[in-house]
Amino acid sequence: MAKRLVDSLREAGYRLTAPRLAIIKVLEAETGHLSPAEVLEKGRAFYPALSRATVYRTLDLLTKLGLLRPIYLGEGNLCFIYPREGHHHLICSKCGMVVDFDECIAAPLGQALSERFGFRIESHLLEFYGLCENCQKDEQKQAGGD
Amino acid sequence: MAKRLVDSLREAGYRLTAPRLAIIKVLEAETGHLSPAEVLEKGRAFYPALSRATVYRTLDLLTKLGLLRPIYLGEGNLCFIYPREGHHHLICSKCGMVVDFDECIAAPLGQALSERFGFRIESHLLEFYGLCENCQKDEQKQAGGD
DNA sequence: TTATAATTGAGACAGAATCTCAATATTAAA
DNA sequence: TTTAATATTGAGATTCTGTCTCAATTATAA
Repeated sequence: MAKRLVDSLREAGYRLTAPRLAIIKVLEAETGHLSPAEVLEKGRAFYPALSRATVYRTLDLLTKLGLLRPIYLGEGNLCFIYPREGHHHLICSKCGMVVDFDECIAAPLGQALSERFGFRIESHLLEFYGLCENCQKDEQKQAGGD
Repeated sequence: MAKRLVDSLREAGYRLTAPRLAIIKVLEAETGHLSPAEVLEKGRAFYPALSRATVYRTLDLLTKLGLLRPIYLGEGNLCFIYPREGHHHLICSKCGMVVDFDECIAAPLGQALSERFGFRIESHLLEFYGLCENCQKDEQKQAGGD
């Protein structure tokens, strides 16, 4: 299971290099969301000469292989996640707070779509947008006082 | 229905300006996904002096009001969509092709999450990632010939 | 019509992402 | 184990994205 990224890279015919391994270690150690800048910074703990270009190239490559998922969590933050079982989000569209949750009910729909469009579906993402408890309260205060 | 964005802006106490109207026209005319750069370019057809800063400000504002949804479709493209009923995606992680579809089965789950986390859910996003038909074929060719 | 305050555009700025190319390292085959 | 072919890399230049400031403009309510 910790081998998934490495194995998939090799199976797809790509070389296994020290910079790529460093990036993969970072991705597998992190359970949440990582921006390219974070991957670069943490990756340098494993391979100090790691360059920004390589981080972007590797993130793109893993995404194209379906091993990583780009995701935009608002507030100018592009992140990548290494998808495990049902990793999904509840996002406050006002303050940007993110809550993770696990349940997912999308698998049967995925099956149907797969047949209709000829896609081979590898993963999915489910996100709910709304207002968190705090921002709802703020809203009420504003409505009353202002 | 074409009035939704304009009305919501006014109801929330924001002014209705020519630059904002131009941006809203662009959003409502487009059924797909728009990057800020595209909004700027197309918006200038309606209001030539439109500035980049205003595009970002307005996109942020509409997002904070829950009227727009930021979404990242891979390949470095942050986009915004004006959510209609169940506007969801099937994304090819290799070539980036996007297929839209409508069915959605997330509403009951949203209800449950709403109660558990105290969120007021306003919209949601469901995306499936995988390989489109063409990229699956390419993959087979490569496996065979190379 | 006017006063007020929200909103704007321009351009400076910071940071993110991309590109190029010579140098390096992985891999498969000898 | 050595070698040759070539995928991959880092550095830095470059371009693009998104943010910020501030004086000028404009929508709005009175």
